[in-house]
Amino acid sequence: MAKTAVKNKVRRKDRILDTAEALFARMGFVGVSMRMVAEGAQVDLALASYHFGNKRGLFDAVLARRSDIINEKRLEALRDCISSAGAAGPELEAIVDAFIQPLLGVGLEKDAGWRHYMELIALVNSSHELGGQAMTQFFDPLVNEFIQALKKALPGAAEEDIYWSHHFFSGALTLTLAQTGRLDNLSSGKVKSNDLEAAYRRMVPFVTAGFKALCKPEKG
Amino acid sequence: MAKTAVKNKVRRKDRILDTAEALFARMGFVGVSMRMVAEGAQVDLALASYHFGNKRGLFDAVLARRSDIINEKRLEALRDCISSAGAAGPELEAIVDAFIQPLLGVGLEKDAGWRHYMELIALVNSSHELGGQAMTQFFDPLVNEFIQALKKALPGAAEEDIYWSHHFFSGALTLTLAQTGRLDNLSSGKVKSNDLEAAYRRMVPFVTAGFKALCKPEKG
DNA sequence: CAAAAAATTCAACGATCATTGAAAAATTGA
DNA sequence: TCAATTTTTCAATGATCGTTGAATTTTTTG
Repeated sequence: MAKTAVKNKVRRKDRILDTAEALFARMGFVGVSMRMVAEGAQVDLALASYHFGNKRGLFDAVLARRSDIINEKRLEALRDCISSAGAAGPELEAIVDAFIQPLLGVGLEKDAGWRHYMELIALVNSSHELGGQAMTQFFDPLVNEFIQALKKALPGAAEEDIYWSHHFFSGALTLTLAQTGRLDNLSSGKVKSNDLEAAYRRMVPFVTAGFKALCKPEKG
Repeated sequence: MAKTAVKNKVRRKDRILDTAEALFARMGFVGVSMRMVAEGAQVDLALASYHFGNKRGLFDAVLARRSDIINEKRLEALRDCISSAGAAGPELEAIVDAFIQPLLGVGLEKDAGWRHYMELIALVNSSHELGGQAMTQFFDPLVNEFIQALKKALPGAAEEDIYWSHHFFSGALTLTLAQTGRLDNLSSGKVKSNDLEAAYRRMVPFVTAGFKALCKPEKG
């Protein structure tokens, strides 16, 4: 019975991570207690501390669990669009697409885990205290790769304009990932903020046009 | 001594609001304790509960205090750009400008209060639990006015495209208001995320181009 | 000035929090 | 199977939480 035993071992740890992921995404770090996690995962209160050291360790473990996977997907998408482009480099639109398609893609999976993770990323990205370390650690390396690609696709543009454009892009993406449902209210139900397919289809042209309008070649 | 007495009375209440505003903006609703507020405002612990009922009442009071002021400014900016335009209505760019200029304008004041308030709005806007009620109550009426103006400036565009465009716009604006400093890290200090003037100058053309690219007249 | 009202302080309530050491159970390795 | 290791449970710790009723002070009102 070694196999099922191992299974059960892992199940508890993963159940804690799944529960914590969903709770942290909805209520933030301080809004979630270890007791909520334990109850949701149906394990003893002390078990999460045993496995992850403390509450912050649990939070970091939740972030880390999927960051490698999604970052690899996004990096692969970027490399694909670079390698399939000519010597002049990929088009701006292809870069923008590679940046968001993997993210919104995993959100369409049946498993709610990735959706919770996206909401969590959105929450962390617009947080002062959590965002500083976590985003830098888990996502900045990837973002820098994209910035490099953007610089090539926007020759002659001022560096500041590219960074600001990316910032606006990041904000639009973040609010979409958050899926707060406010868009539903505002549109009286005509638009569903959890329709990631619709969001993806529209964000690419919107952002691409924004980049092109702002990041024009400098005069000189 | 009635005058200074009244002054002191108001001072305590406002000191509580100022302190709570700064703390809530940085650490969120659950991240702030009544004791932190009391200590920061240098008042007794029980005083905030006396004035505002409970913690949630204090939070709502913080939100409400400046919402009327800023909403009036933004509405006035919208009406100005409408009245100064011809019969065809204002240009898209003027509407976008009216939407954000008052917000980023107050952020430039010497008093840090408005800056904290902006950060708080950003936090609330990307929060599930707080956002639902608070944003609807304090900001949705204004947003609907802008949506109406946008519809006129984008004749023939699909309603869904306008709502999604506004959503991306709102995300870009929100992350900028948050001033998390992540942009500073990413650009190695070349761009300052608290440079609201620079943000404003770039957000208008970026967002305007996004709207124009996405909200084209429907075929039919 | 005296009474009424509002503002402020004080002390304490029960509840919940994260963490931990030790005991117990389950799993692994030989 | 038996010892070693890991996992899980149990019980309790001290700290902090929001709220409140009563007492006290300050301000307003007549």
